[in-house]
This record gives sequence, C-alpha cells and structure tokens, in this order.
Amino acid sequence: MARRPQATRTANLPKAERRQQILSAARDVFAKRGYHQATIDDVVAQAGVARGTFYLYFDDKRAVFSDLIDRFAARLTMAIVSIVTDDPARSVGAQVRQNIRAIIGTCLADRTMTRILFTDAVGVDSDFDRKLGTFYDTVVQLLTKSLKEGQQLGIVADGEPRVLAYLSLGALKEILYQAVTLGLAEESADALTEQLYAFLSSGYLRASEAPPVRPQKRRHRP
Amino acid sequence: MARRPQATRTANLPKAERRQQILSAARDVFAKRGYHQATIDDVVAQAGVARGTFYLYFDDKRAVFSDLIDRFAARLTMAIVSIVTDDPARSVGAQVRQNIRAIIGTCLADRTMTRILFTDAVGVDSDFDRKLGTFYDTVVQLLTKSLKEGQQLGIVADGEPRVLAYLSLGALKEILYQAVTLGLAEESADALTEQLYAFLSSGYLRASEAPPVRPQKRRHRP
DNA sequence: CGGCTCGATGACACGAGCGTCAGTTTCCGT
DNA sequence: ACGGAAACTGACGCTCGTGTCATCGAGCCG
Repeated sequence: MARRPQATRTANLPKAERRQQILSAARDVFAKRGYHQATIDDVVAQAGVARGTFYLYFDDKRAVFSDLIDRFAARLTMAIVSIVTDDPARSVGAQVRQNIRAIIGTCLADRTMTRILFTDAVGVDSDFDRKLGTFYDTVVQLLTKSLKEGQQLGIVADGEPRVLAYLSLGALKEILYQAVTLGLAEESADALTEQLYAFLSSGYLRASEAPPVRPQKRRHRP
Repeated sequence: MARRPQATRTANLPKAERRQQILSAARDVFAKRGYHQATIDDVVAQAGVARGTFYLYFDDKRAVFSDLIDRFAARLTMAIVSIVTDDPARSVGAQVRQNIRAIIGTCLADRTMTRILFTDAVGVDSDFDRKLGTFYDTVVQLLTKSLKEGQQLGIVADGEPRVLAYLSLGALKEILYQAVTLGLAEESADALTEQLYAFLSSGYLRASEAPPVRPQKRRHRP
C-alpha cells in the first residue's frame, strides 16, 4: 500500500552518493509541488528512502533547500568573469555578451533549479530572504563597480550606477524566468543574449519628445 | 494572559468596516512575518478580534491574501493609461513617462503592499502562481501590443516585442522592489522615472565592438 | 561462522495551526 | 424595556507533518 513511485530501494551507499540521491529527489519534489507544499514524506518517497534516513543527512527541509540553492547560486557566480578593458583581443562588448550568455546558458541547462530559484526561494522565511538578498547584492555590487568604471572610461552612459545595475539585473532575471517557464529551447540562448545586449546598448524607445507630426518609415539611427 | 497587542476590542461594526479592519491587520502581519509564517491567530490578534470573527468574513488565510493582492493589482492596472500616438498635446515619450511615474508612485505610496506583492505572492501555491502569472501576462500582452504598434510607427527599435516587454517589465519590477526595500522616499519617484525612461530610450552601454585603443574622456554620442 | 558495527527503517508521540459551534453580547425594532 | 436577530467569542477537537529512536540487517573482521 505504501507508495514507492521511484527507485527500488538501494542498499548501503557511499555517504556522498546517498546525500546526492536525496538532494536530487528534493529538487524534483520542490519543482513539482513548490517548497511550501512539499513535505519530507514526499522527498523520501521520491528518493526511495525511509523517513529516518533523510534526517541522517539533513537537519530539515530548510537545510536541503538551502543546499540546493547554494550549489546553484555558486554555479551562477562561476559563470561570471570580470571584465578587463585593456585586452585588445576581447572587446568590452564581447565580454559583456559572454557573461550574459554564460548566465543564460547555466539557467537553461538547469531549468528546474532556475524555476526553483525564482519561485520557491522567495518568501521561505526572513532568514532565507536575507541570505538570498545578500546573494543578489553581491551581484549588484560587482555590477555597480563595473558600471562606475565604465562611466570613467566613457563606455557607460551617465546615471546612478546602482540604479542601472538594478535595471539590468531585473531585465535579466525576468528574461530568464520567462525563458524557463515558457520552456524555451537551449538554442535560443544566443538570440536572447543578443536581445538583452542590444537592450543594454541602446534601449528600444525612439520617441522624440515632440509628438511625430507625420509618422515616418522605420529608421534606427538618424 | 491572552496577548492583545492592538486595539481595544471594538463593538459591532458595519460589515464593510470590520472586513477592512481584518484586511488591514492581515496586511501588516503578512508584511512583518511573511505569508507562510503568518497564522490566523497573528491576524486576529493584530486586528483585536476573536478567532471566530475572522471566519465570518473570510474562508481562510488564502482568501484574505488573495483579496489584498487583487485590490493592489487593480490599483496598479488603473495606473496604466493606453498610449495614443496622434495627440499633438501629449508626446509618446511623455505618455510613457507618465505611465512609469504612475506605477512607481502607486508602489511607493503603499510600500507594504508592494513588498508583499513581490516577496509573498510568489510561491504561495500553484493556483495562486497561475493567477499571478495571468496578471503579469495581461501587462505583458498590453505592452507587447504597444511595442508592435511602436515598431510600425518607427518609434520602437526592432526586436522580438514580447522579449522587449519582458525586459522592460523585469527592469521595472526590480527597481520597484529595491525602491521599497531600501525605503526610498516618495520624492525619488521622479528621478527613478527618468532613469528608467532613459534606460528604455537608449540603454547605457556605449562599448564599441572594437576594444578602445586609448580610453577617451567621457562622451555620450559620437 | 559468530558477533560487531553502522547505515537504514518506519511506527510513534508530539505540537502547531486550523475550522467549528455552542454560548454570549450588542443592536434595534416594537 | 423587552425580545429576537445578528455579530462576536474562544475553547475544543482534529488533522497533518515533524523529528525521534528502538530495532533491523547487510557487510566485515577475527
């Protein structure tokens, strides 16, 4: 009668492997049911492991979740490489693109974790919110610093760097979220990168302040 | 012994008022503890009302929350006015600015609900996620349509309109979230509006494809 | 082959939070 | 000022998920 939807029970395993097994099961359960609806019973059922075993490897639901997010956040952080302005071989634009591309690639490669990061990692509890905030803050900090430098070099327009950082981060987050939610194929990563890059480069709004007296054929740069 | 942190118990009230009283209490509790940590007991304590009274006005926690979000979402939707391209008195740019300004204003005027919308309304349960998704989708739909028209008129750059809509929405959401989280004063609404508008108009990245051979003094447009 | 170690097991006791409802108070019409 | 209706109350019973721990059994060593 007891449901055992997943693997046939596995005998003694190396510690690390069993841990990983539970981690993967938890990931799937969180993805399917959402963090708050998910129960330990769901996880152990998915892992094909007894309830007690779970507590041999993790303190509680929070702990597994935290572990999952930490790993994924680390992978994202890895994807970012600092931009150098004095390398003749790699233009700044190319480096920016590369970073965008790497992040999009990482997210599209693990849609499940991306969705979890965006939908479940928010509002877990105040401690976790703080932790997540710190992660984003690190990114914003780095980005802000880069933008300031860019302004000194004249390759970033004027404006409060921190605000620009928020705007960029927000745009990136939303496009990532939509990409994984709508189930975009991994092939579209390059196209998305281009769109975001173009957006950062020159926006899209070409409205003159004065209302157009007579609409003209589409043109990009006067 | 029973904690009664809030108001002295109020006698019979008009239905609508009591309902509103509970609604406000719930709003404060959600803001302080987060949706998932909040309990009915928290809400009734805050409202200075007995547990049973709560159930006279709402089915459950979900229902109050849903009501709060609905009202706020409606207020935000109200803030948006469709853009007309043939009015000589209001340039398109001014109308875009006006919309941005109205949304930022609405959010800064009710920081509590804004924070709740962004941090608690996500991951409540799958039904609610769907509902929230529908709300954002409406906005995206409207925006996409406007962008398509803009492209026909040559006042919006090329690019997948839907993607541009996501990018804009994301940037707006993030700036709103940060503004209320960092406790920005309502006076900064205009400044934020300008920054976002400038961002949509021309981005900020001025990196030429080729690496700068010798960095020049800051300039905006060659 | 006996016995020991240690991961794995799952029944169980516990508590938090929920929704109810019999009883109480307030309101208002007569 | 009386009585019924309507609003309000809070103790109670119940559900559900949690974390524990006495027990099991596979592998290994002497």
